[in-house]
Amino acid sequence: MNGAARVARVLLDTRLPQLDRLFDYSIPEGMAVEPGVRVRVPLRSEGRLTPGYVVEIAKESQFEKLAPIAELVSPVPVLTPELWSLARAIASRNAGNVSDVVRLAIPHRYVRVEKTWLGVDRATESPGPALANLGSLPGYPEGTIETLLSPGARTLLQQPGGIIGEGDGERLATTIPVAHSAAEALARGNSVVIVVPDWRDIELYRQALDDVIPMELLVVWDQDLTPAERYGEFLRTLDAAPRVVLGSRHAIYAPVHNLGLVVVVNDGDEAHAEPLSPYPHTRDVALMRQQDTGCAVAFTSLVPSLNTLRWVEKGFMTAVSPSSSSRPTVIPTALGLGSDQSVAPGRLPSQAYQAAKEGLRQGPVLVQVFRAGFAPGLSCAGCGEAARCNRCHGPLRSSNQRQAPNCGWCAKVHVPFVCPECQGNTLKPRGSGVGRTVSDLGKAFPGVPVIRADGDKPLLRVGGEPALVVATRGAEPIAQGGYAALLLLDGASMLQRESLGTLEDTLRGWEHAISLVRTGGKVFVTDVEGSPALAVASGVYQPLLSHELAQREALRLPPAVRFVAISGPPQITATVVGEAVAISPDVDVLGPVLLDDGIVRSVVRFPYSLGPAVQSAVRSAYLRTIQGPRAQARDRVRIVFDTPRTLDVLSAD
DNA sequence: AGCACGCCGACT
DNA sequence: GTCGGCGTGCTC
Repeated sequence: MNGAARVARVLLDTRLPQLDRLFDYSIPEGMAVEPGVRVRVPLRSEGRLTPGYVVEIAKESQFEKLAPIAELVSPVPVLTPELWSLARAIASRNAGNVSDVVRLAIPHRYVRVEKTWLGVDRATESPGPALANLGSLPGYPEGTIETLLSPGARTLLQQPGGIIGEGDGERLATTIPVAHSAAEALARGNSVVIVVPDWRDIELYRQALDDVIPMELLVVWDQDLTPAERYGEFLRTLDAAPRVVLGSRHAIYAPVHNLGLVVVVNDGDEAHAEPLSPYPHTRDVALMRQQDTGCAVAFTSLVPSLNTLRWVEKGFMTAVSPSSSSRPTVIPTALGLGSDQSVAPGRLPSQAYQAAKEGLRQGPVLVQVFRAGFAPGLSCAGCGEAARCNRCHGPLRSSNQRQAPNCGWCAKVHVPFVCPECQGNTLKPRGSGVGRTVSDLGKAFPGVPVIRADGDKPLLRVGGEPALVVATRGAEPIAQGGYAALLLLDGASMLQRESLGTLEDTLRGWEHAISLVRTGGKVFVTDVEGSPALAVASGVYQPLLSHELAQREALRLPPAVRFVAISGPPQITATVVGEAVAISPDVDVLGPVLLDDGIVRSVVRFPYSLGPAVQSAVRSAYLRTIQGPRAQARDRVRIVFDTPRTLDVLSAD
């Protein structure tokens, strides 16, 4: 017997919100338990065992009789103190369960993988070859690297476009500053976490990283890995030595040693929004990790997101741009005859058609098209503008032709409809039938091979030979030597989507395609006028985005304000919403709107300063709804914070 | 979620 | 008189 009995505080691995807190258990004699290890514990009934994680060891408990831990599942402390703290912060910000966050962060355990990892004697593992200390960030002003890597720094780093190097050494210019920053941080003994939107980026950034850091220090967290491989890579990041972790979304949780820098690439890409509860966004998780660790955080992109631009404008973040940039000539071509008129084969403006023909003599030509059949909605039959609510700026909808149009956010009925642009009264459904077909374009350029790349037929690279490459936005392959020309089609249709993300998505999509064009290549944007045309021609997006941000401020739309979408059965939804609204007159509600049979959605808006109050009110109201009498599983409400995409869902079917 | 504790109908 | 209905409440 050795004096004080030890008590383990255990986080249960369960989806039940009522159990999402710590439970005390006694530690059986001789069981080697430390914070972070996986255990199995009895819960109420002696028979069933529940998996969980020990998060701390205490001297005593306020409970009289403690059940003992039934089993030490694994001696590996996977739930590190930093991860535990991060999970709590995320759960609190999203009014969700800590255990749900832990489930996102820690992959499933594979005994064989773990045994192999435990078998490696890491004490004798070599620290890796000496690294070149680059000391500066090529292409950026002097001192940029110091700004970027200083502890606690928050940087918005604008990436250069274009293609660098030749043959096997060909790289996207966007990847270079990221790779160099990572190498520099690593040389200083720090770990780096780089989070990119998708597999395509993982491939491209991996190449750039391979050029400047030793392969054995690079860990790649790919969504495509098998679960066993994921666990192996997770364990590699647990090593007590610096690593560079490259991955999508979930890589933001990598429990690396001595984290110095987090890089979030293209934070505006929707792939950074976690689709699983509690729906955290990479952007927010990155800042929460900074809060815990004091690491530097950098957001990199060709076009800043409204969120990061807002931070820059508030002085919360420092913007850094390349000292010089070479951008291809971009020519917007407005048709002037009405959007469906065509003056050349394949419905292309003649100028663009000529440029494409010319480009095809020298190499591949990229055609970016808009994915057809997107967000349903209504637009004015007179002027084609997206139909919006004059109260909250939400999209109008109607479930059938005869039904009066109402707002998808606040449910206001618009009878009669009056278009704010042209005073027209007629609405038409929108979004169908846009987008040019591959065969259309093929006919316009007889004899030229047409290569198609989209979500169904993903393609990372194409050769340097002349070919017409037709790609949907986001699926553009890299062309060897860069594209000779680029046509950006359907710009007007993209900009007319009523979604909140429209402008950002469109600009980012354009600039990404432009970054794949070779030096001296030509770019044509069809059917776009006004300030978007000016912005894409000059490559200067900031005034346009600042203006958009100011509008969001005036309309009280994100990211100027925070919001939470609460959906579920009307009664329960109203209860939860009511708690939030009671906090302050600065909290207001849009809706409820009917989503589906018996399911409504309300959107609660609030200033950032009221975040903690709204979060805890929503959480406690939610907990009461599941505890209360006659609470059924299907009566659950769904709570999603700060995810504009949830507002695009106009109906649940 | 499970499972136990708890106050009202038909059974050997 | 007891066995058991599943309504409410707790789980270290």
